Amino acid sequence: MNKEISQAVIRRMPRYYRYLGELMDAGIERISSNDLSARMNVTASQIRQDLNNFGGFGQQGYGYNVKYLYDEIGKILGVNRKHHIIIVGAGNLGQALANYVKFEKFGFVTTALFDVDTKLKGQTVRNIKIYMLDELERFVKENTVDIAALTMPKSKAEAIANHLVELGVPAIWNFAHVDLKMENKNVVVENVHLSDSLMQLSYNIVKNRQE
Amino acid sequence: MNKEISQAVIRRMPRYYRYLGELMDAGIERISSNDLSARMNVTASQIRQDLNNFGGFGQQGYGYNVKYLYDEIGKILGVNRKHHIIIVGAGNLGQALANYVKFEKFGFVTTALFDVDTKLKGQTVRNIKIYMLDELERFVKENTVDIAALTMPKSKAEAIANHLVELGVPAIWNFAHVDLKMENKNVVVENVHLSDSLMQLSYNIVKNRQE
DNA sequence: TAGATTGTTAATCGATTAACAATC
DNA sequence: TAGATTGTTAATCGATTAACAATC
Repeated sequence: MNKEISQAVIRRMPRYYRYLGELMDAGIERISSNDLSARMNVTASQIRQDLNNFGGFGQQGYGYNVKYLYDEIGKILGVNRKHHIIIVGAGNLGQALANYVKFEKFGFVTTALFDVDTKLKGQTVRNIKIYMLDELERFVKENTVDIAALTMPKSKAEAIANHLVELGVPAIWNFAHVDLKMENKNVVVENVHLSDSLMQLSYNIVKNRQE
Repeated sequence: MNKEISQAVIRRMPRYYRYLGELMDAGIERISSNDLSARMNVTASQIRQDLNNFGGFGQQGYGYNVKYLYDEIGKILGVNRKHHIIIVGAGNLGQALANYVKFEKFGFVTTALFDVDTKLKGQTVRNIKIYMLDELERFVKENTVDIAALTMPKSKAEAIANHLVELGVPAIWNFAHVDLKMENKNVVVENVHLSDSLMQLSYNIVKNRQE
């Protein structure tokens, strides 16, 4: 009977997590919703409401213990677990993601890259091996794969996503410029549309100029 | 006396633009809000409301002319203009962005990369030159720079962003894992936090498993 | 104990959806 | 003209903010 938590709230959690991490690094032990709200530029009310979706992590008259809250949000976000990522598409973006060491701090470990380009066969990125696409099925069957990052051209994204889902991959991190409509409700999809982001920026630039 | 248009609406515009582009490619000339809503999985009401923030682009009894609407949204988003991008941080992600040819279709042209790594000095990515960071100021003064993409480590992002803004760069596309608080209201900032996106995905995976 | 600050309910605000008159 | 579909107003829904009693 879990009440459904809105994605608006979920989207803010990583940000809280980041600020709490910074507070921890700065040696700060406790913080009130009011102080945090000033730093983050959100209302204290929103912070308290957001957190109370998951439980009462604070204490009246005291505030929140930074380390404790950090750890709790970590659990909520699942960054206390290990997530195995494969990257399908070993072009520039795929390799950039594979090189992103910091993801590992949050439990996200890349275990393989895949591509169709035979020139890449057997190469490695940060000791992560690049496989040929025709080895994908075998790899997924023989290894745990929690997340598949799709960094190939959009023309191939749909087919590969469907294939991966059939093979049981539970989550898709999609960088291809298409909306993946997964009929399978058990699959989680997160889209990163860089050109959309750029267009939003562009809109705001143009608007700003007119003012 | 322009009524302010909410960012929720702006965020959806690139998606409309993409679907209309696909319709155009498929040779479809007209579309009703109802048909489009079925394809995009949003309500027809929302489509009509969103578009009417910017003008009446449709016609009763007919619907919307695909090509016309595509062009109009293009203008709204500013993709009919040329935007000069520089990329500060020529690591994997920076080079990946520089290699992203498709941005040019929307008018976003990368003109230079910058890095501190002297090994990169004079190298090029897709014929785009990599400069040393100490050449940044001169470059910005001598060339038009509409957008600066920040792909360096977060420890340096704040300082460089401030410097760029002082030099008159009107927009920051920030990939560093910090919130850039630009006191200057004339600067537009768009954040792309990949680890936040990954954490949101992770949350949904864990939630999904529990159901 | 007094002061501080949470957790939570109630009020407000904004965004989405429904409805329908206008009109092509 | 009749049918289709927009543009727009009104109704609903959900998210944010304010307020305050509970409590450390």
